[in-house]
Amino acid sequence: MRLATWNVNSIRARVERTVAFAVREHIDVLAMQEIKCTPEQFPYAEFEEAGYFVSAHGFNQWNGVAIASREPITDVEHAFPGMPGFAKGHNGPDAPQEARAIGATIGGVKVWSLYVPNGRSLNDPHYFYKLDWLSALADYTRSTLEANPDLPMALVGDYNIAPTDEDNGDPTVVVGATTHVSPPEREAFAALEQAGLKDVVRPLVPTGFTYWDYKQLRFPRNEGMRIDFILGSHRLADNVTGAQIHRNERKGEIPSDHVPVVVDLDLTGPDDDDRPMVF
DNA sequence: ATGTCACGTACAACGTGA
Repeated sequence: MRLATWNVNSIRARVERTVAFAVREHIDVLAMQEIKCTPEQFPYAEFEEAGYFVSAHGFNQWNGVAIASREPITDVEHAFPGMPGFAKGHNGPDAPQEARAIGATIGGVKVWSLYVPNGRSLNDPHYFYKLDWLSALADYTRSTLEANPDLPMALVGDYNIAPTDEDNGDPTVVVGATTHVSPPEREAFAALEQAGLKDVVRPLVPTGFTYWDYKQLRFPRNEGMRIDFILGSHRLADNVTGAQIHRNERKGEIPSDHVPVVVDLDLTGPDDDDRPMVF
């Protein structure tokens, strides 16, 4: 299975380019973030003509997540258990949820497409929402993998965190001054690893950014950030055979500000026992 | 110079979010 994640920054603005990439790179499962539309507005036809099923989740022009897959998508969820919501100046389990997570089972793999809240600034309610959201995601991960330690599970998407100093090349993003690099955010990311997940791209692609701001010639200057990740349970991580960050997708006509991150999984190995694997 | 985008509202230019 070839699995990809991509913050597309509006699927309606970029459907042609998105599908072309998926076809050209033989992507089996594409997790998208920031589709910026409702399911009713999603351009399904272009995906279906290319042989993909799609499950989309969105409430309005903000956020929105989706999964496209060559194999059927089952057991779709529109939030992970305990996912907090957000409204102006108000976050927590009683606030309305946003469209930032879609989960499904595909070919025996539990896949989550995640769009972690941005945080906006270090004293903004959105920042505390971001930390709460990540804490709840770690709780979900821990309890899921305690109940089923051998579950092949991928939590992929735009985490809006640069885990190391080398993951930030944007001179306006500074520890102590902005989001994405603050110690609490980095601790929240590390907690996901402590809950049983591994960054399955980093060992194969140790350097490189996944996002460059549109402003101030960030891409030509290569002043980007590494904030899009594919995190996997041990069962997933043990079966990765390749990984790529498709930097060239930041070039050309109307690019997203993010590029696709891809992993190849061989889930038909000797320790696969009796689990049905489609790919 | 938040020197760029995308979307909604409303039909021009601004507000919102990133």
